[in-house]
Amino acid sequence: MTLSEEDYIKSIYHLSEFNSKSVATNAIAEQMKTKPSSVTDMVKKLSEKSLVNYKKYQGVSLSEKGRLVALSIIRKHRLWEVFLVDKLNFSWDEVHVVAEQLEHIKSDALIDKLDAHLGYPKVDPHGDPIPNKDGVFTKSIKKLISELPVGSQGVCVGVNDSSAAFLKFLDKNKIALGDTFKILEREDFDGSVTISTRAGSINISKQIATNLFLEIVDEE
Amino acid sequence: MTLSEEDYIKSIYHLSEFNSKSVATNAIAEQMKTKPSSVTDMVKKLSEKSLVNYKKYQGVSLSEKGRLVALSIIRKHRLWEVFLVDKLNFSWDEVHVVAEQLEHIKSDALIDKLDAHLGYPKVDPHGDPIPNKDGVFTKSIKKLISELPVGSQGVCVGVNDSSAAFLKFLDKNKIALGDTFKILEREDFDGSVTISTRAGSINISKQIATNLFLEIVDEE
DNA sequence: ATTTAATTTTAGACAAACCTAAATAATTGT
DNA sequence: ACAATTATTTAGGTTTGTCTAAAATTAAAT
Repeated sequence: MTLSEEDYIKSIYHLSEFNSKSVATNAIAEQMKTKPSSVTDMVKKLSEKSLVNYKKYQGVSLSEKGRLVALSIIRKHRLWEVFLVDKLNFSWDEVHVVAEQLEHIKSDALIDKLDAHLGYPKVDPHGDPIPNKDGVFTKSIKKLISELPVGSQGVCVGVNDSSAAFLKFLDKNKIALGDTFKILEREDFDGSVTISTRAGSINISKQIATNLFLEIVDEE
Repeated sequence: MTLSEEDYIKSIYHLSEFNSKSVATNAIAEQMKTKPSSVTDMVKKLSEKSLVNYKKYQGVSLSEKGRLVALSIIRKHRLWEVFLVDKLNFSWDEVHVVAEQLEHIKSDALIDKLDAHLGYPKVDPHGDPIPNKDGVFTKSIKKLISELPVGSQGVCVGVNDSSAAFLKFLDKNKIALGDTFKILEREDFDGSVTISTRAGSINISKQIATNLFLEIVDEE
């Protein structure tokens, strides 16, 4: 598999992750930062290798074979992210670009040993699940605070907005990755939320609540 | 820098490592497993980027700029090898192919942090020195047992012949990477050598002696 | 239901890195 | 010294992944 082929497969996977239907040529082109005509070319190639299902003008979807390829790349990506954060002390918001390169390294032995070295982690630093060798993984149970009911409890695993300003805000309020929060109350009036943290309970605006992900502990 | 360009630079470096003169087109072609005509093409390209000095029919040599590129790739290669052996428990003879891929990952922060994580190693698992960020490194002090005088002492850091048969022989004789040996005696008659090991002293044939590298401890 | 707009595909080109075959330069042997 | 051999380069072609511009198809709108 070519580097480029792998990137397309991954892109198609992510685009069809939630709306499981077929993916549009234009959508792939936008994500891959190429032109639709290039996408058509590549999709034909992937179709010949039966990695995707494709009919002219009808969009694309991954075949089972393609899905497994995607999951193996995602597995590698997320394991490397754990490595970068846990072992090399990268911060969780720096690792993506480097992992995009590392995910293409081809060596089964390497990934097995890396997995063992990291203690067989089940989620990456952003709270996304790591598929096992066979592509099996538990669905993401990562949700925005704004979408969770009062009483929910979980571990903070990521942000939507990774601007320096927002990260500074979190720091000031003693909110860090890995902290456990409980949602105590939601104000109907403005959507602000009171959460309990290590340092006590604080109130966060709706805007903040739509940018903080919790990994829920007691689901599934 | 392209992956392919990096491979050529590395190849030229290694070919001119000892006989510091200019390198022949054919030699590069052989090492890179391509045709001489392809080498000519690439060498022209590298010359335009002033990474090599090149005049038609006169062979190639690395420019200072090219030499630094080569050393940075070699630095990455060797650091990854240390990682694979020390942290992931690969055996020293398995790591080269994987490191050939990892050496092309582009991230200065990654290499800095990896270096720190490994405790700033000075040699790789084969006893080859690891250049620092600026391309500075101490010359290899790795020598074959057959080339060392009686009385020399050093750490076993590698083999020439990595066939299963040879490795099995070493195992049977309790010789392992990292062991310290002293050369006690050399037989003029057949070139066989008596060395002291943890398990006592043993006699090894000339053939064995020309396949075992020691890193000498008290030089430089 | 037709026209308009948006999407997708085809056709033809280009750069990178490779190839083969032929031409040119350098080296070697006598 | 010069013929033969070997090394190197040029010329022209291929594949991969991209592009632009034009044609074909589907979707939207009146």
